[in-house]
Amino acid sequence: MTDLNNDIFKTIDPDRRGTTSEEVISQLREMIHRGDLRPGDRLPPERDLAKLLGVSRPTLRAGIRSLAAVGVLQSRQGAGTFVVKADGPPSLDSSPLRLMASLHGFTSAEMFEARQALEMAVAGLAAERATGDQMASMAEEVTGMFASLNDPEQFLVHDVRFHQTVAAASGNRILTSLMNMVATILFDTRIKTVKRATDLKESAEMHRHVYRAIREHDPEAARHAMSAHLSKAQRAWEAEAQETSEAGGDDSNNSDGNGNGAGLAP
Amino acid sequence: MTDLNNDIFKTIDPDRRGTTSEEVISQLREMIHRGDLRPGDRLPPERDLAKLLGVSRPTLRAGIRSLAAVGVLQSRQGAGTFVVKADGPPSLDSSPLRLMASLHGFTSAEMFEARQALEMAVAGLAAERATGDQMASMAEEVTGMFASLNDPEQFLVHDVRFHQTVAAASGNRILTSLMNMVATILFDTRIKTVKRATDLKESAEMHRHVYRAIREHDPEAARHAMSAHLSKAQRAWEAEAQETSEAGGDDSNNSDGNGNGAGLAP
DNA sequence: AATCGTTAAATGGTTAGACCTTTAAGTACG
DNA sequence: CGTACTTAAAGGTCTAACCATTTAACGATT
Repeated sequence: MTDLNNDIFKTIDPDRRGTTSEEVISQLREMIHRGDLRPGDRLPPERDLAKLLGVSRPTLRAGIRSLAAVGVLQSRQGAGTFVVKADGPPSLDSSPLRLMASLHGFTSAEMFEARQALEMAVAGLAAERATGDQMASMAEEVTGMFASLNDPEQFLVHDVRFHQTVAAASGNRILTSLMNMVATILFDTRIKTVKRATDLKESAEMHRHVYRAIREHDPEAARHAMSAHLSKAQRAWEAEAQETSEAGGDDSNNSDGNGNGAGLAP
Repeated sequence: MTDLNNDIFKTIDPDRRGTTSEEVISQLREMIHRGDLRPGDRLPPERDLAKLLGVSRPTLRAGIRSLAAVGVLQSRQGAGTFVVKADGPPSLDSSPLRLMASLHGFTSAEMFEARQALEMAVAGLAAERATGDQMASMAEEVTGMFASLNDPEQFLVHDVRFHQTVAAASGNRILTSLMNMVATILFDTRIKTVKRATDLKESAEMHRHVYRAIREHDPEAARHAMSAHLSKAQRAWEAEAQETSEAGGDDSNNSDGNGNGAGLAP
């Protein structure tokens, strides 16, 4: 191969601090921090990159895998390894939080509470900053909810999209990411609840209240409306959960590589 | 070796969905979800576990590495691989968020805003639920701040501990984890700001206001006090940043394996 | 007998090379 | 011009070693 301008890949010195693979991770991280690697970029082939960094291929792969696990890199067999390209809103992998929830026995109440806190914050910010387009999207989703009162699955689609639109309107991608992270974990729960929900109409109404508060640029009202909506949703879920008694069991089995379970995108 | 009761490790069938290593990850995740693996547990040696799962050692290592990257497992050479034991509050690795921040160019303003939202939520909950012990700890840290007005570094230690105590008092470990995640990233920034802060006294006062609101079980006051405190801190940082003009440069080089930069524990 | 130093086994970390599977691009054929 | 086949490239997996570190057992010394 021709020797490219690969000065950006510095050979790893043996005077490293930790293990070799950790050093590889640091190298790649620094390249991302510095901007040498940008979203969508493709990394050199593993065999070449391993030589450039002065490590073996398995060691390089170990580093790549670590970064892939946190959602920064993505490898596709036959194609190459790429820096993750964020089409829509940046998304943090929710599986770490999911694992931690299992590990420490987080209660659903905590999850709901965290989601409520995040959604309230996001709604308040959205009320301050939402653009006309964003408000139009919200109105559209609310309309979609009212149009899907007899189709719970479709209703949930509009529900999710509404919340994501509000999050986007907040203008804070970090809060949006965190909210999605928590919401994704609760999604499995929600889909069960909404399936026999008899009061989709009330839910749609509450969403409309949120929308109206945002449209009126009233942060406090938006926060309260959102809070009321989620409190109601939580109560509905709790009633459902109690009804199903201890049947419960496996709420997981959502084991698709990364933890981005449901289609939360467009 | 004797064949233990290792029925919990099911051999991976070739009728797997994705790649082999992904299947290994799913296996381990399920074992954690099911509770077969608990915090502090040690996994079988790689060579044995690879045989039990019916995969090669590199493949098994790939799976382990993925879970280690998200903070669920921890390998120590010579000792073994363990399920992470949470001493204090469960902690999410902040490096994913840090990388995403670099990747998408998150502004510090967004970071501050996210932190403010989380801290406000946490303060409000703490006002509702803080126990006597927790309030005593808060008071202690506030006292420590007033006692360290001439020692910025020591002041920051009390500052961090105060916020963590409040988070713990919120009773919501998810919000606490998310807050720590964001706060960790901002820590490097904070240490620079506080070092020449001339108004540590004012900062201490504001912390005391937060404490008093929590002591009085006044969530709204606690939220406002916390908000005011963080707004002030952000303004101080912005002034500092503007003063330092474009000097900025590398705010990274925090490359210790995991991204838990500062000592936030004790 | 108790303690400390040495040694050996266990365990994760790394390397090497080969082969397989998938992807994507190039090329020939219709 | 477009489709289908071929082929090179790239990641995924495997085997088989060897290295580095940690732990624990063992024995010599006090």
